[in-house]
Amino acid sequence: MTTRTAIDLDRGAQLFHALSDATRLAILEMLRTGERCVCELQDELDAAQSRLSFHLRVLRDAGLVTDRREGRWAYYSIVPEAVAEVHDLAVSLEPKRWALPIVRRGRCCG
Amino acid sequence: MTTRTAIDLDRGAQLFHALSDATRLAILEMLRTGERCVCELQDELDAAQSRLSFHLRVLRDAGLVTDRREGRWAYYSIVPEAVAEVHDLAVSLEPKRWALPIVRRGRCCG
DNA sequence: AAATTAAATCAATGAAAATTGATTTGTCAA
DNA sequence: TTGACAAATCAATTTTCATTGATTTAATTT
Repeated sequence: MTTRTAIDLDRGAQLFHALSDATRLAILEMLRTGERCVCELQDELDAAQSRLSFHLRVLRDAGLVTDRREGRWAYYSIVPEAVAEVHDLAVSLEPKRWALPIVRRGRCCG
Repeated sequence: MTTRTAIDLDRGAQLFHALSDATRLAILEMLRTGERCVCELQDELDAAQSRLSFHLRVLRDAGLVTDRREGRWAYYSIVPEAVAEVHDLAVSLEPKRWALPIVRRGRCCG
């Protein structure tokens, strides 16, 4: 083994990228209290339809939300497991306190 | 007040953006065990110098790392407070369980 | 069936981010 | 001092991402 809690870098990057946009964070914030239909998100966020659709897709591709179709409406909701993943990633970025600080002996380069 | 734990969307987006790249996550992973000099990161990550410098700047601009200059070397280390911020953001994305699921009455749109 | 509506997809454009190689700045060693 | 080195910055390019408006798909109503 290398380290006991190595990050899956690509998955981490994908999740964080999905979260790296204010509109998408606003969507998630709205979904915190339960599922919402796209048109509700549109109204409240005052975002063009295709624009919203685009951001929902990014979130869905990252696994952060799922959609449920009902008639001609689509309801989106948060996937708690994915949020837990983000949480775990945050934890796995915490410095290992026992390892700080590194004592340097001599030159580090060349 | 609007909601008690509204996210700062722009700050959130900035932090998550800084984390949305595999190279930057790899850098942070290396820094978990303590500060590292740029050349060490270069060696281990096998990344071009200016490229690494660019990514370090993104991380620094987001407040996730700081640097300490010593002679001609620069040592970077994680800023634990910023990681805590990420942690808090993750928590603030968790669905509010008491609010699930929303019961829909009638049409949601126009 | 025809008209409406919700939402996804597409194509085109614009804007931001990443990569590369070269140059610059500052520090140290000979 | 001159030469070498670490690291930042710059300029040019490529790549990726976001926005817009138009079109498409599918369900719903009349």
